[in-house]
Amino acid sequence: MESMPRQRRQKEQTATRRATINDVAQLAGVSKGAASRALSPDGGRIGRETIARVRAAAEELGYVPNIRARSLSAARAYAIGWVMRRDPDVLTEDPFFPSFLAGVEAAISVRNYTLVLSIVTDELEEPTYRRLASEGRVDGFLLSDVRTRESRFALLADLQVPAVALGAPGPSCPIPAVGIDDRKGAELATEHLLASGRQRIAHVTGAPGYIHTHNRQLGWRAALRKAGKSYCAEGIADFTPEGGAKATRALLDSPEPPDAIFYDNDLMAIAGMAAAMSRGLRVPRDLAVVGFDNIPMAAHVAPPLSSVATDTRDWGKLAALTLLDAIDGRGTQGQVMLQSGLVVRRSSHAVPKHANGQGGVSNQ
Amino acid sequence: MESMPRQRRQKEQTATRRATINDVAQLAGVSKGAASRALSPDGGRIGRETIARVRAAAEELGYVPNIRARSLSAARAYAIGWVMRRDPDVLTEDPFFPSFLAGVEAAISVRNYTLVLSIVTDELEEPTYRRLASEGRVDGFLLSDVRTRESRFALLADLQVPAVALGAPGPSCPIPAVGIDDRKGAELATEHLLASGRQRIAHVTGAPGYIHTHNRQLGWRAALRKAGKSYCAEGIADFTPEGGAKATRALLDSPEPPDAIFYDNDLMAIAGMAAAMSRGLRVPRDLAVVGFDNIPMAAHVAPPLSSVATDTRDWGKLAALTLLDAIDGRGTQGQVMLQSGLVVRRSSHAVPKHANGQGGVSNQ
DNA sequence: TTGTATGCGTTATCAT
DNA sequence: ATGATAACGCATACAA
Repeated sequence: MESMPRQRRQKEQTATRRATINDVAQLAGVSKGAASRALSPDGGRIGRETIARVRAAAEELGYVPNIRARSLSAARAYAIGWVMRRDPDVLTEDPFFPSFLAGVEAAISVRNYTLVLSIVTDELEEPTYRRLASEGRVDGFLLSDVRTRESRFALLADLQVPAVALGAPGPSCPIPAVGIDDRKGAELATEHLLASGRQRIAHVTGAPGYIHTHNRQLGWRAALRKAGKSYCAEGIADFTPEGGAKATRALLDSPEPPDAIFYDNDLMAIAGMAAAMSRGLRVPRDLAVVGFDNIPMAAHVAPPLSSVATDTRDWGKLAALTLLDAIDGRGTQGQVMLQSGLVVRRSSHAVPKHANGQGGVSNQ
Repeated sequence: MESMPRQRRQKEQTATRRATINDVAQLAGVSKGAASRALSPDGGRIGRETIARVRAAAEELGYVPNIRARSLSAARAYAIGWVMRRDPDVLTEDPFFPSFLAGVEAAISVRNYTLVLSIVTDELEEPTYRRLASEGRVDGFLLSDVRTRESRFALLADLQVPAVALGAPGPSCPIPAVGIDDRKGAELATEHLLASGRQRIAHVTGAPGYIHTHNRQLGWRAALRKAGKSYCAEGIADFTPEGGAKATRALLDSPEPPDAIFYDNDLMAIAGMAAAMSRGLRVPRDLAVVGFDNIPMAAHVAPPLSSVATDTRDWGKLAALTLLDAIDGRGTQGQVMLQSGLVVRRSSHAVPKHANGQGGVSNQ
């Protein structure tokens, strides 16, 4: 017999080799092509009886199409990519993660897509996008943490891979976007603080340079402006508990300290409350606090934290669906904004008139 | 001209078509096979000069090997899978996530592997493993949240895919494991509470049925036993803030309430502290608290939370490397245990002898 | 409707 | 050392 390189390998695996479409075709007594058509969902020109026979054969053999072969043939990866840039020093727990991913998974798994996730440092971000795209690992990207000066749009255009932005980057964004309405959420929070009688509402921001940070800032300002307030102290932070605590201390040290603070996320808000309370301030009496994200922890700190809430799972699902559409060439060019609501808890309760804290006049 | 289906597509893409190994070979004036060899890292039997010429051509064309074709040919996915089962209602922020993933990425990216991540519900767990394996999407799995009665070992054996367990499942585990020493960590925490003068050290567990929950329980018990303590009140919880708060209230309501609580994670510990304090208890004076994970938030709550710390990033890196070894047939069958340390903060500070809380005598 | 043949891009084997 | 060619498994254009 002639030498048989491949055969050797097959021989070894024979006992457990996975069935290919060839095996199915053989068992069904049809050609490979016919089997392929019979198995394809859109059932092209193929006899009903043949379809039944082939499917029965496939069932019997436990046939599962090999995605690698299909990928090569179809020039598709059947996968989407998500590259997250994270400073290794600031790998804070991200409330965004699990539920957003669950939503993504729900959307893509029914289409037999998978998610390729990488967490990278600054300098590896662009190379990672390039690698994933040029190797043909993914058919599109989810773009999180969109920056105000965003270099990835050009990169993606260069790579010729569709993408969906996770956020609300505004009209200049060249790709579809699905995001929560950060501006509206921030406005909601600020208006609530105003309604609860607060006079000096400060803001502690997330990391600068991000669209969502920017939009939350806009929302806070807009609400203050509408209410005719001129006080607008702001602390620049970075979404981390430590950053939130620092910014809070700085605000409280200022000559005209706030009587309320809106934080760009819950992690900072919780740390901020702790910082304020450890100085003897009472929350909400002396300082009202509202966060963003409504993480599960928010309801279980003391005092329970008010927060802007969004359905993160829906967000993930919608973003993934939009990306799949883009991959299929069904370009929904628009931007979708998910609404967010405010969950009011004790941290921002109104102070009874007879007991408003420092600087109050009042006697009931 | 005849109809040209494939050609048409190629024509359209011609302007931007990615270079294949054929293009490189042509430009270098060699055969496809020679080009392949010249490009392969282990440079087989091939002339030095040819190598140089081919590599230059590849460089010039910006050639990147197509992973899909390589996958088909090599019968490898060049990807590892991680299937996380998560109850959609308890999608709590997972401190484990980002830094662990960063470690995984660091290990696999240099080998040109990617991570396929899915978050699934109970009933989709097994089908997801099956799909990923039988479609040939991944070459191996990372197995997190190992259960005391673990059905996935059999599943993986059936699927014939290597895997690495994330944890310390004990000697009966049929696959290699990389985990932190939960038992030791829990012991450390408990011993510290004993050393700080606590008499009644309770435990609030994570979700039952998991190896790490079990091991932390063992560690807590062992420390108590060694110290000759008989008090061992325990609340069964689930790793969520809400569960931690409930268990805490139950413990405090018991006829003999604890003067210290060790929690299986920080989320529960933080919520537990809040629950205790909202009842007027002072931490650490009336109740000392230690958590597990040392999340960034731990240092920024009031009072700052003592916690068992591990290098999650290293963990991810080591686990991924172990999996890659297993995929390559280099079976490191053993189990690796990463050490963890205790970070002591105010929540567990010793109570000055003259001022021990309830039941204490104390003045000053 | 069905079978045949070809291409996807790579690696590996064989013959030169 | 190099070139030619088969093979990976699937989808599809084309002929029958």
